[in-house]
Amino acid sequence: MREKTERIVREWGDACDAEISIAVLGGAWKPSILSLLGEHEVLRFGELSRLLDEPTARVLTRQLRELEDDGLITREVYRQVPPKVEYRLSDLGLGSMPLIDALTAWGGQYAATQRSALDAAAPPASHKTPA
Amino acid sequence: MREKTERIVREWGDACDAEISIAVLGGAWKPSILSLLGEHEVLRFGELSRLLDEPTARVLTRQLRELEDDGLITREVYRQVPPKVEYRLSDLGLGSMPLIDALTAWGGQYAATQRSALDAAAPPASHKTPA
DNA sequence: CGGGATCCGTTTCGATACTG
DNA sequence: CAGTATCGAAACGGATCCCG
Repeated sequence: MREKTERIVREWGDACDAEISIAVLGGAWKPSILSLLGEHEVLRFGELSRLLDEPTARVLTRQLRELEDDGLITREVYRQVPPKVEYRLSDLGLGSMPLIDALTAWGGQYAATQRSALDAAAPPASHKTPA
Repeated sequence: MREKTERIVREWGDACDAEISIAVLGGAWKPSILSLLGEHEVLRFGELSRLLDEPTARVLTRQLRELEDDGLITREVYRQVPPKVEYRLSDLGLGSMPLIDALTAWGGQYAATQRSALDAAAPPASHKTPA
């Protein structure tokens, strides 16, 4: 597993298990990567890149490596020209789907309530709002 | 709400709602703060500091402000000497409890499996392990 | 007691250019 | 196609000192 994750798993008390989840799932694009692999079963590097908002290869590669090091996804390399690499969820990754879904659901609700608050403060030219 | 959160809520597509949750809940100590407020109902600054592992006041203050700005907790100041400040969960914060619990549960499970893996690699002087 | 101000090291993200 | 190497900018957590 990642050095960072190992440190956390070793040193932290049980009081903050939630922060372990965030340490593992909380990188840029990571929840989206896991969701996409949950939907599509298997995706190649380029497919993932296109389905996300085309992050730089450097960034996407690192997130994928971290997820692999933490045991959530598997990486299969086909030694051929042109190269081909397939990513899938591992069992651990599959087990994270309910949590990912919960994060998605709460985040969506939260965003909805907050957008209402924002719109109330600065109405977006909708019905009944004074011009 | 926090500028960062507002940016995310405004700009991000619905594809990555999970990352909204992580943006809101993912700071240092934040899940622990929310858990503690869930258990204790109301806590003062110093009580929180002691229940956590005594983070620096600077850090704790900022996490609390961010949670307040994002609408998850409330802050009540008693203008007296010595000062007294009480923190509680808001309705939004209460609504995050199931998610916090889910994060805690998954993180705990994950840590357990990973610790097993670590122990298998480097056994900690337990039964049957060669000296 | 509950912070604010200042400073600093690390981590992290992202852009650009290059490669087997 | 699926990366790697190098660089820069910013965010973040933390230590230290000071204050009403």
